[in-house]
Amino acid sequence: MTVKTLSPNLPAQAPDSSQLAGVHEAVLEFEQGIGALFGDLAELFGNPRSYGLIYGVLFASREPLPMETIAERLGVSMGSVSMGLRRLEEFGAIERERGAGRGTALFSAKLEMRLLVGGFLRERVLPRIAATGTQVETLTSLLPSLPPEERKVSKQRLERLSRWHSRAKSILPFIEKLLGGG
Amino acid sequence: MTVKTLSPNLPAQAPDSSQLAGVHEAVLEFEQGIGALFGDLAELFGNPRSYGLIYGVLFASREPLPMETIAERLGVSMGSVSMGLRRLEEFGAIERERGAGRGTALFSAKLEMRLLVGGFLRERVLPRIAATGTQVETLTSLLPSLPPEERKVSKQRLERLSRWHSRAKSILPFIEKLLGGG
DNA sequence: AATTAGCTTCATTTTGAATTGAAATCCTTG
DNA sequence: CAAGGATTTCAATTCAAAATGAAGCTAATT
Repeated sequence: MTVKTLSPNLPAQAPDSSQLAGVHEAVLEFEQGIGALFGDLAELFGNPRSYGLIYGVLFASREPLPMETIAERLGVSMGSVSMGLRRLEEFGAIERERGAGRGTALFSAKLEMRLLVGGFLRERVLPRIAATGTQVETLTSLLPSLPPEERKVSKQRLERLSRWHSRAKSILPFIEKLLGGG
Repeated sequence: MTVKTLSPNLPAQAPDSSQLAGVHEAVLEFEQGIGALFGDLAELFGNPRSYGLIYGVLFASREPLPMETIAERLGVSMGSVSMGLRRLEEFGAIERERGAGRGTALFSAKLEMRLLVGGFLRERVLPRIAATGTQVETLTSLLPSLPPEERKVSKQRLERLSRWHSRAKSILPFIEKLLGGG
């Protein structure tokens, strides 16, 4: 008994698994399994679970889906899905088709993991690594104001940090390549 | 005016930066900077920020520190620090000395990034990757119950996932080695 | 150019993860 | 081996991040 409200956003309870928009039940179960898998992965690396869920639904789907369907299947609001889709698009992990002669846009997952991993590295990790560089510099400028007995050790620690930072930066593209394959 | 309460846990407001336990101010600033850096990194990869902060304080410190000092410096409860230290110990990122003839244990950071990265991979990533394997299997067993027109595409998607999974698994030690260096 | 459906935005609300803190437990040493 | 301090535990609380949803905007369609 999917209650179709008149409000602009569906409040959407639990994704009523039995007969949602007339889709075979096992299909929904499969979809949800894939969703959970990507949801867990997203969470593991500090991304909102919902991004993973959305990508999962698209990854499982045989054809491109409109926003509304995604919201229905996951039982989340359109606002949420809109935000998630935008982020995933920025990551380069999904594609948006604004088909001419159709009001609604359709979304599909780019299936290559390389894109998903790459997007994460580019959008989240790289900026953070850059920030780390700045932080190390700031801390270095603090060294002279430290009491003499601290200075030597602190300098050593910063050097270690700095070395690791350079290394991490230079190795990222490599990691991307490694994890892209499969 | 550090108010020393009698309660078993210090409520500890903001870490009163000026004169905490008679330590030079710049030292605290340095320590906090390192703490922030590791805190941000922890957060980035889905770990509680406080773990990073704790590791940071130890990484910055010239000498091993007792739990109470860490709690004071960060302005967090002993309970928090206790939990954080335990997790970091499990990660293999810090060391606990139960010196004989001393009531309180002392903690120090293991400075090699390899250990921190390795701990994260071993304790958080590996279990998750294993779980992914199980999930893929479960989903595979679902294939026969899918309607015929879905079956082929779903199978392809699962195969892709499965290939990526194997690859990720076999590549982890390699990544650990790469990021360990610096 | 007006209408309307589709989508985005963002102030508010919700939710779940992190933190607290006091009780329970474990260690030390007198 | 008792007492007291150090540490851990975990139910209750706090708080930040995520989700909601209604208002506002944009882009189709007529």
